[in-house]
Amino acid sequence: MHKLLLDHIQKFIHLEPSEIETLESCLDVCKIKKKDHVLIEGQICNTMYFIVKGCLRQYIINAKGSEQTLQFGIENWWITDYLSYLNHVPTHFYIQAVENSEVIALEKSTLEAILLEIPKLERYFRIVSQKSFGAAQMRIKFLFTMSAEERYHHINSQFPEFVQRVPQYMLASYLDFSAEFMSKIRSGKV
Amino acid sequence: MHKLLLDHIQKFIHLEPSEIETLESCLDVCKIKKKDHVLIEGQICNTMYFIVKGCLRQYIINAKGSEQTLQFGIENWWITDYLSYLNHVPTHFYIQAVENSEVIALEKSTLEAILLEIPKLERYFRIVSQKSFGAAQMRIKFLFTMSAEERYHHINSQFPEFVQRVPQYMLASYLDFSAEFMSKIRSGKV
DNA sequence: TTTATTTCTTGAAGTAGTTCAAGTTTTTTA
DNA sequence: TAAAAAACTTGAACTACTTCAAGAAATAAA
Repeated sequence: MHKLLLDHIQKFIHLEPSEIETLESCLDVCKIKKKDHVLIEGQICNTMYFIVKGCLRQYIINAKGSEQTLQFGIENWWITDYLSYLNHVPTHFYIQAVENSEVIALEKSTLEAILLEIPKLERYFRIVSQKSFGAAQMRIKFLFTMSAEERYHHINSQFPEFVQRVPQYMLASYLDFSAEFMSKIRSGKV
Repeated sequence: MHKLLLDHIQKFIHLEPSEIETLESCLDVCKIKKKDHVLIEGQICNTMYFIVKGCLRQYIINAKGSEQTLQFGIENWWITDYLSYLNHVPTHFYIQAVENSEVIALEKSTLEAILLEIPKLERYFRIVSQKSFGAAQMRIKFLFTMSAEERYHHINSQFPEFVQRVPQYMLASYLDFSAEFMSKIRSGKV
């Protein structure tokens, strides 16, 4: 089932049938069990993951030993550590499945080969990463301008299904406040 | 003086002399005076700016009416609002020169034409935006894991010249604390 | 130079969040 | 279906920061 990725690509560029075939031959869907990691701090990240089904998250372990989620990825998103990937340096991050998930894991060497064969895919990855960067800028804006309570209500009104989908403590850390405080916001005790 | 941009591009891809010529014919350096804006909240962002000389920043005005800097750009960086640029929607941001600066302003229509003529530039922009996204991820990590004091000392040890280069209150908002608190950190009164 | 503007500093009072610890509920595993 | 593990809740004490207000210093403009 690479259809999802092919459709996603074709939202941004047009592919010839032969190119679709080439692509399909390089891609494999693989399953990742809930809580399994595809990247661990200190490793070099050599793979980009396209999420076909499920949910992954990127997180760090802070000085106090607790996890903080920096980013979630769901269906139709790419997730990776671009800095580690591009510069071939050890990553600062963990990437883990939040649910049982299916991803297309694209190795750097495979991707480079595909890009040589189908150069117009550069355009696809260019647009996708520009959008991701734009989203990261908006995320920083929200973190800077809203109070904890506002951040919770904002995500809850924009993405109510998503809020139900992930554990509260992960969402709390993603919104940069404690799980306890989240609990108080939800019960109106703040 | 497009040499800086051409050099930057050629760090990532190889250009033929003819391509360099094509490119040069499309580019113009323009000057932006300190405090002038190249983007104002509500406008649609149609331009990417490559900074040849000087410093620009992206900021917002928060609910209390004060400015918060989300991003700085210096020599060899691109600055724009990618979401507004790609989706043709009004921007949430201001982009302003912090110093008298020189930039290469690349209009969307010009860029699209250049990309058709020199498709391998897609690769350049792909890599640049992936790096930017990686940097944004690291920025979120620092904001999440370090205290205000740690963030100040970190930037001060990593980029001491830069810390001297911009007003303290702008840097404070970039690091997400108040100008007053920055002053106290610096004088050791915290 | 003088004046105006911008930037930086300082202390006092306030607050939006954290931390801890213990208990409860829900989900998963055997 | 029992037991274990994971996730959520609650209140009390604390703290890393903010806000305000006023003045001092530095920079830019006239």
